[in-house]
Amino acid sequence: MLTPKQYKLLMFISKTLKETGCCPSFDEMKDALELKSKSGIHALIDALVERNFLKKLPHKARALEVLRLPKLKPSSIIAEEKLKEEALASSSVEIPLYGKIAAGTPIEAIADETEKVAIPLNMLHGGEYYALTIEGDSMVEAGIMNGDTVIIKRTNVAHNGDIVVALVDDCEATLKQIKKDGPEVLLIPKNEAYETRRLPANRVKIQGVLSSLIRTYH
Amino acid sequence: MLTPKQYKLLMFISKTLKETGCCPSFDEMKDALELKSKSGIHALIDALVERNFLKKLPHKARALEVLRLPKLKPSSIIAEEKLKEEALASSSVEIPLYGKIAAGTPIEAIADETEKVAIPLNMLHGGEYYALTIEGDSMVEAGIMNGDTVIIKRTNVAHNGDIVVALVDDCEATLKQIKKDGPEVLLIPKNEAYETRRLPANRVKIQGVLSSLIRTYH
DNA sequence: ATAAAAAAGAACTAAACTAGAACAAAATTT
DNA sequence: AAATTTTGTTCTAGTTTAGTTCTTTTTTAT
Repeated sequence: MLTPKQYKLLMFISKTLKETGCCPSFDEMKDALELKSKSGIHALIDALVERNFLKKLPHKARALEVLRLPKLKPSSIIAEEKLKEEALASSSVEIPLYGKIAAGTPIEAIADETEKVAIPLNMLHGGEYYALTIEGDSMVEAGIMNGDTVIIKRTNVAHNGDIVVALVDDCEATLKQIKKDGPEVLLIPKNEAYETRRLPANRVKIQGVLSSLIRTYH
Repeated sequence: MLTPKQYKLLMFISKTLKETGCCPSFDEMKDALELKSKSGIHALIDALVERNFLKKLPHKARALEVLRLPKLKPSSIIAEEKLKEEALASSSVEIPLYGKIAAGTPIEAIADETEKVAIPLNMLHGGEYYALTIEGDSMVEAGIMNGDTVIIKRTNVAHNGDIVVALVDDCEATLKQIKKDGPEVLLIPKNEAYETRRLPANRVKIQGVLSSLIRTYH
């Protein structure tokens, strides 16, 4: 009965009317169907009027009325909804993206939590997590590249050899491998061009350990 | 059916009638809609009368009657649908994990599809994807380490410089950077200890391009 | 490769909105 | 009943928003 586009438009108009009480404009419909020109909306509306799904008051703006909704959905819409349901079933969680690390700024200071990253649930194993974007190349030899997103498990204890988010003197946060050496700790970059730092333990606070890494190409 | 202004005015009239029992004057409506002239109210009321939402006694003061209101969905349902939409935006899908690469076996041969990996939906952008586990260190200088999981977008075309899954002589699959050189292709490892292979194009089939990378620590 | 359909873009027309003022009718006060 | 105030109506005019129509481009299917 209806083409997928006609169906989508009709449902959008119906939804808008029920949610806002007022009719969408051609531009709003254009955006909803992700078109770049509103001329196509015209043809769709004419088709829907012709098929008695819509009524429009001639020569009025925002004056559409939904007469009825189709009982049958176009099969492509059904397929799309199936996919969405499946996606919903295998759920992921959102964790805050706190910003860039190795930029010399403490993480808490930039923790505005506006940005989020979706992580599959099975990558997390109890505890609190957050994400950081890597800036710089001080860990390239550990396969951690500029621009990578790292998932950090919040903790203030770390084992020897862990890669951790370390806050030095409460002002500078970096991602480094950590080793304890008596009253001191070593912060070890994984890049020959950088030098290991040796600091008294009381100047270094652990803010979390590296849990996983996500990289996107292109 | 209604424009936003018409809707706003109708709701104001309806609310005032319910709360005070008497109809607002044109000036009160003007103030409610933050207008500086009441002539606009006139046009709005005419439009609402024309659409059968209002009845009015002409030339009588404060003599409007609400005939009907646009039927809205309960806001609780709208809220629920919003939540689902948000969940969907951040949800993940499962893609098949085909096995290890750089093991000298064609990928299709081990494509039993039993294992799956969950990937956030927003890491995928149309097309078919599968996952591989990296074996070996031939790409360490590109930050691709032994044991990493790579997400591959299935395609048989690649651009110069892409990191691709290349099947050589239909029997050996590897992950390498590709460069085209006339009738030949170069398969470039990212590790000084390995050598670039130069092969006639007809011996190399592209099985996909690297789309993202996931690493889990511990 | 070709034809048909869909989408984009631009130009145009019409409707919706805003404002101000002048005025007329109704309601209220005196 | 007359005066006063409140309220509604009607203009004009300009701005913004929305709808229509047409041509060109792109996509899709054959």
